[in-house]
Amino acid sequence: MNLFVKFIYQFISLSNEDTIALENVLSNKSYKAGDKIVQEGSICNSILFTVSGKARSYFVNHEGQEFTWNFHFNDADSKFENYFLVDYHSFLRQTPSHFTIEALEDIEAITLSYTNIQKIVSKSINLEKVASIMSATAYQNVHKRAFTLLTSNAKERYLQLLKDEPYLLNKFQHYLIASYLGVAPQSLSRLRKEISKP
Amino acid sequence: MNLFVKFIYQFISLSNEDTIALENVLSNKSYKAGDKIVQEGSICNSILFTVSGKARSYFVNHEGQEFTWNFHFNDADSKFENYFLVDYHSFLRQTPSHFTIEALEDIEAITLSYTNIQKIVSKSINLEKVASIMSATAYQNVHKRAFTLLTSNAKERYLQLLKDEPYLLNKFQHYLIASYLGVAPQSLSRLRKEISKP
DNA sequence: TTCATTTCTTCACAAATGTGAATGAAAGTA
DNA sequence: TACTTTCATTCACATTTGTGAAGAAATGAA
Repeated sequence: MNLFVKFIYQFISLSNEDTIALENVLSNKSYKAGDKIVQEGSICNSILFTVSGKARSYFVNHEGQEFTWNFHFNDADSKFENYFLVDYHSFLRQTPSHFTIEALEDIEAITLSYTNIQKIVSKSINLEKVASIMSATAYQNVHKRAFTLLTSNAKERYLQLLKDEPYLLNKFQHYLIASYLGVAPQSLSRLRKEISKP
Repeated sequence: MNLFVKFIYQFISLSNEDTIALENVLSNKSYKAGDKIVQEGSICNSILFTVSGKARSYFVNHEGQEFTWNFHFNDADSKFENYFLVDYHSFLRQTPSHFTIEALEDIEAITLSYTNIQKIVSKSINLEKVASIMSATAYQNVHKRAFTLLTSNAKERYLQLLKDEPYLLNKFQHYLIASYLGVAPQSLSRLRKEISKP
């Protein structure tokens, strides 16, 4: 079973027929480094499963400054949810996306469109149920982020990153990590120095 | 039509029969100042509509420090979503609540339980659909909060509060507003002084 | 009212974080 | 290889924010 199907199985128990139908509507898609995979403000109409390459989602404040929302890649380190290039909320409710997803390297992906997922889900397991469960995941993530930002300072956030997802430091440029933590790149450098030699 | 029914109508178009059925399962509930209406970690099994009184939701970090998540009250100033004493996410998915809701004054409320809402919704408009739409609202709110915390400093956050919900300053103690903005009470005082005389 | 309690403000100082410039390291390109 | 570009680090200094203490103001109780 491929990982995309496994992902879908989290939310829906598909019959054999539906599984075959699902596999038939999956298709490949590739992007070049720098491509915008999802555009903030436009509707995210497919789920993309990363096969190779790295991406990041980010949003832009009123001054044009970019803030990294998340990193996306597929290897031994990555968390399940990070495989996916999608704004769940935009996809599920077909509303404008809250952020942009940009390819940092060339990307190979498998794609499933919103219209196709509608064809897959059966009457007994409707799309609303899937949407509800996926929304919950998205909510948990964004809540955790808001909680961390409200309750901890830059050093604590960096220590939490060291504990929960240290591999990010080897995979992504530090100025992107800094914008993920919500600090200036120089401040991240200072924190790293301070923590490495106590 | 009472405001609670109006609230439900945002999500479901109920038949006359269903509306009557809904009104029949609503009941009154009151709390004393200091009461915990929703407990972090426990499942939120009813929606409470505030008739009178003030409350706040908050969570606690590892050091026992409290951070205000939101304010809840019902008057001309309050936003629709602030009437409700509920962790939507916990309620809809019947999972542990992310925060505590505490009565700041004596509270009069109307309550609708999770089991009763299940009885109301018809087959054509199932609970998953309601859940999905309510989840979206909750997601928007928490996303906005995370965005603001990541992209702006204390002063900008206070200015945004002055713009979007200045009435909070008259209704709630400033040390609570401070914990809502994620700053020390003294820092909020300093910001207020600085901004009032430019 | 008076007294006690809580909250808000102010201050001085400390700690954290941002900023611009300079340097060096690393990576990419010809 | 040499050259260029990008990025990470370091530094000095500015700005922001936190902290503890003190007093002022507001609130509540007797």
